[in-house]
Amino acid sequence: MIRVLVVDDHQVLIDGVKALFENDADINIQAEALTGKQAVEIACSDEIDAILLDINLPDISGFEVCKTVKERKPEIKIIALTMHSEAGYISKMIKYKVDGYLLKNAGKEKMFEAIKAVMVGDKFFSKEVTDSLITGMHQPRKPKTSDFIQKLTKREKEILHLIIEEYTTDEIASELFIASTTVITHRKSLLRKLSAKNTAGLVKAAYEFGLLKSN
Amino acid sequence: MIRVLVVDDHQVLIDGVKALFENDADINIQAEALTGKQAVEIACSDEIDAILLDINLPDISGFEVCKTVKERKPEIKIIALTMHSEAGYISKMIKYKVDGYLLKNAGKEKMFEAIKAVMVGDKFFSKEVTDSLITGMHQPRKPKTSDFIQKLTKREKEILHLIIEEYTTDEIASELFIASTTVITHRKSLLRKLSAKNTAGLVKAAYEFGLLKSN
DNA sequence: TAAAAAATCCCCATTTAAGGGGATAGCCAC
DNA sequence: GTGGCTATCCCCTTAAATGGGGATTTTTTA
Repeated sequence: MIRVLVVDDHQVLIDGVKALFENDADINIQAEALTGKQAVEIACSDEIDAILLDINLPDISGFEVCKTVKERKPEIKIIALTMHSEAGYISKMIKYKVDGYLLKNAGKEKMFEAIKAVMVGDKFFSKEVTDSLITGMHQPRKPKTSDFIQKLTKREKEILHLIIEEYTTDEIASELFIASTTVITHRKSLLRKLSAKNTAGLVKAAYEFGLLKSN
Repeated sequence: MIRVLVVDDHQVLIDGVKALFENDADINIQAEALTGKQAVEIACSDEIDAILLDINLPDISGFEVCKTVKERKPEIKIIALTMHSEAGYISKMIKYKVDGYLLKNAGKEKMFEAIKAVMVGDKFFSKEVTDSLITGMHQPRKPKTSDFIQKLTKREKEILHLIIEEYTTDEIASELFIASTTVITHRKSLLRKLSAKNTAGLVKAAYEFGLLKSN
């Protein structure tokens, strides 16, 4: 019996998935979570084999959930649930070692296939998603502002702007009349929230997520 | 007499243009607008022959203004005013049937030339803009020092791409099967050529100079 | 072919960034 | 009035990047 955690901010989707596997012999929807933090908590404490994970969550991003869970419990398999419009994020998810991708409108068979595949260590990427990735690469990214940017606090945006202007941590501290340790803390938050690994990732995220237009 | 509408969110630029053509025999700055909506309104109601149009407007973008005006009054000629960093948008503007393209620091003669050209149905794209488009980069952001244009080598572009993808120096070295010291050398060249102070500046330059499209 | 440019490698040293913690005070909402 | 978030500050340690040199080989090009 494969014990699955379903994570999505819409209860209706969770209920739908639960209904699909209600009397399934192999797959049991053991737990559910509406937020990223809840998801991490459940994944780390409960006995979970796999996660069906939405990318857009109200608190922390699916990227971060994926990263955290894989760090603490690498044996847990993670399948991302995405919509077409998010297909551009796929490459990012791969970096965080997600095991599979599904479109949200995938049927039971598709989900079953995906879960079985990742449980034996395979990767599963639905054709629809990879198609979106390939075609999405040719057309310019839509300048719609991502949720990730909007989740940044005022101070964090301020600091991100200064980072882009090539200010070092110490220079930012002087500019804002705060301690450099505080700036370091904010930088850590930015890296976490934007799922970036370093300064280059922060600047990249700022451009691609449209920070420079909205603010 | 050619009746011109000047659109820019900075009053100072509008005033500058007005001053340039104050007593001109052929060109009359008939109207001005600080926002996109205002611009569309004036263009459609007043007697206007040509528009000098900024791309970055507070409400709707210059692209939208261009599109709307051309739909309603195709006989009005539109010349886009842009800064270097926006030169990559030229192809987009062409799609919206803009008639000309000028840098914001263009002088009176250049503007005069452009207006005259578009009024007889010609297109006018200032050399500086098309140069930026063709070579993909160029133009130091701080034109104070030498205006010697140094373009990046293939290897440098390659490494810059990997930096943007959040690779560290060591990871780049592994990826390209070269020593990390070599990557460091290339990074130094990139910092020098792009007048950047750090990694953030490299990523910023890549986005603003359009390096991501050429390669 | 000779000069220039590109690509490769290394040394030194210093500065900056990142990752792991933890802590306190204020503010707002439930 | 507790819980969550923001913003502030600190510790320690390691990783990564920068700045200054110098050097060789290959490739391009004038």
